[in-house]
Amino acid sequence: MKIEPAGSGPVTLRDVAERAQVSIATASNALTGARRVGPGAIERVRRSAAELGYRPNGVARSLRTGLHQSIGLVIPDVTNPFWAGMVGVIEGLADESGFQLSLVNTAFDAGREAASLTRLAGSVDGVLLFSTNPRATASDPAFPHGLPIVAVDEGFDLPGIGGVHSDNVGGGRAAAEHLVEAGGTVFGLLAGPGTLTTATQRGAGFSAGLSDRGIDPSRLHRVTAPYSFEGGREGVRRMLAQHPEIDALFACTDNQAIGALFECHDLGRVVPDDLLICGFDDISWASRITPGLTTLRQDAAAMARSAFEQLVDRVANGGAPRVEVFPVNLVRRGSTRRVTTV
Amino acid sequence: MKIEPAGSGPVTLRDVAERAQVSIATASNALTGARRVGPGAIERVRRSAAELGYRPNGVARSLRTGLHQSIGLVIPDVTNPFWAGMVGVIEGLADESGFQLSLVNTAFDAGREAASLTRLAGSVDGVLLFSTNPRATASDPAFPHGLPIVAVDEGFDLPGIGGVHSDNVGGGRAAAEHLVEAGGTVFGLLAGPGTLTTATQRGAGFSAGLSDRGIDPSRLHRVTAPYSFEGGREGVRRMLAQHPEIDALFACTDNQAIGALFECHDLGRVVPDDLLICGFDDISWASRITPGLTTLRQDAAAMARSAFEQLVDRVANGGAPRVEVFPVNLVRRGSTRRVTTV
DNA sequence: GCCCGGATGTAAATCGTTTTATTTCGAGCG
DNA sequence: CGCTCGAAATAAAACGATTTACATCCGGGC
Repeated sequence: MKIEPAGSGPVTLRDVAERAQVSIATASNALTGARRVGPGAIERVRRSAAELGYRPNGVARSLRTGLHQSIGLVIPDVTNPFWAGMVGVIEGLADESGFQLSLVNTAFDAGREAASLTRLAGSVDGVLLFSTNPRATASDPAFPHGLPIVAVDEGFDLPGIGGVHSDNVGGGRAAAEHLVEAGGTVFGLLAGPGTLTTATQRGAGFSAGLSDRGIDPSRLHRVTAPYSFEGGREGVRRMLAQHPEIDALFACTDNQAIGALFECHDLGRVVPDDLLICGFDDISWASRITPGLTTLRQDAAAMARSAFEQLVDRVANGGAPRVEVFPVNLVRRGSTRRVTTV
Repeated sequence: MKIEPAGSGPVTLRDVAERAQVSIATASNALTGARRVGPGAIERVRRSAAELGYRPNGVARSLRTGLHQSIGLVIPDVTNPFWAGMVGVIEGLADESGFQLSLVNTAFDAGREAASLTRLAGSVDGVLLFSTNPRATASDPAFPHGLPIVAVDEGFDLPGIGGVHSDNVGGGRAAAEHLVEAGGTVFGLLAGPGTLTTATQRGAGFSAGLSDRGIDPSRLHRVTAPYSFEGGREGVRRMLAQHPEIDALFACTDNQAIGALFECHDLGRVVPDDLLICGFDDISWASRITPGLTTLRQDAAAMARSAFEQLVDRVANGGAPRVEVFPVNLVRRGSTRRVTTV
């Protein structure tokens, strides 16, 4: 086995073919298996390739085949722990199946989303889209219509776009039921921006759940706040200033819920005795803080896997877009567990 | 202005040239500016390109020029908030300068690092490497030597690899000085894995700082634990079991420090009265928890920017590798601020 | 009148693969 | 022996840009 002559640039298929004494076409077929090749030739080509340390040039292959073995990931903010977790899972899957990952961080700028997608369209086979305003993006004139897109959380219902999302309505309903059972009597809903389906659905589920339990709508107070820790802090402060009688809170996001919980601590309201708090997501900090945060766990790993697999199915097999819904599970922790000393 | 005929596939440079009544070469030169082109031609080409909605095919360009306008990001774990923050910054910079970002998550598997780098070598112009074992990676036979690499935190001292890192020794020393001044008498060092330069340097700086202040080495107890929340919990438990007299703790990472702080809460040791705690990083949770975590702030944004700029300088201008060091700043918060009622 | 040089323009080579069309060869069969 | 048929191999045409080398034109200096 000879070592490759180090000074002669990268090894091309031509070099391999030459050494194996076959044509370039035969070498290509032998390596990719696109067509039958004689057993002698196939063996010689394989050996030559190994000896020369041949690495196929992906760019050239892309140019010819039109495929990139690469998928795009468009995310408003990688810093968000829930999304970051999904990114991790997706990266693992991509690595396994030989796909590269192209990351785009849109910083919540909807204008950048469409532009990003068109840029990506030239270098990826499909895109996983985590959008906060998919409708605006999809109606942007720059929106690339040929590109397979699978949306997560938001925008899964757009034509031609498949997606995955949690059972947000069911989750909101479960939160309502749990808070009622845990002893809540006057309720606060820390909702997210009205443009987000996750926010409206979780909120809708929550109020529906309260109705089901016979709670009068006048006992539900709603405040809107960003999906962030600071949003939660600020939102709960506004809420309690207006309605100090609230004794049970549902936040659409763990980030908000944890912010609210910390704010309550600063305000001197003890959780869960004075106020029950239930979140949504089950990020890792939910179980770390004290009291632990009761929350609705989304199966982020399963969602990520499903989204990835749908995308691969669409780019590789021409599969059709579909929408997949995932159940959420109530995780009971200290923030809604009162030690009833009555 | 005619609209592009929607049914005829992507618009190529040939189409543009044809419509502008010039050769393909002229069209290329007019658009890229690689050579002077007559004012009439340049105008016609520009208009035709705009009218047809021409988007240059990046893959073809890559094949010809050997450049990719893309850089790789190799990270052990995107979930880590400190790294995630840097990823966000880098993404913004890449977007500004027209680079794409290829993300690889190695999941702390050093064996995957070298393989990832070789795979990336074919599709990116350079790599930003966040490694936990750069020496192993660099000595792997698969390590791609031609590829420009800029290392963050670890491995910046390897030949041919530039990098950025914080002043870890100085930070450790500052932690020591601060803990002494805050009233610490017996010290604990929650160190990271010995394979990490950040861990050894922060630890070395810390013990040097104690010596400088005349603290006898017998008053410093060291425990090794992973750089994680759970590592911090478990590490401080071991440490306090063996040396309950410790009243000041320096953790090499905010994640560890916060884990330690929470564990202390569970153990009934109140921070800061019974135990002072100082971390390193200043992740966002450090200022959210109560008491706030005193810590050494790394300027993650500046480091990210510098690393990115160095990489671009190397791929675009053939710049030489260099090492850049960033100062860290002590941020005083509740975890080391005793209300001295003496 | 002749030649030179700068400015534009263009045909064709090139990047490294895949894929299509064509060639070659030998076995099988009437 | 001639003919067909299939398998294996190959030459050459893509893919879509950049870049090289060459052609053309025109004004100006001698």
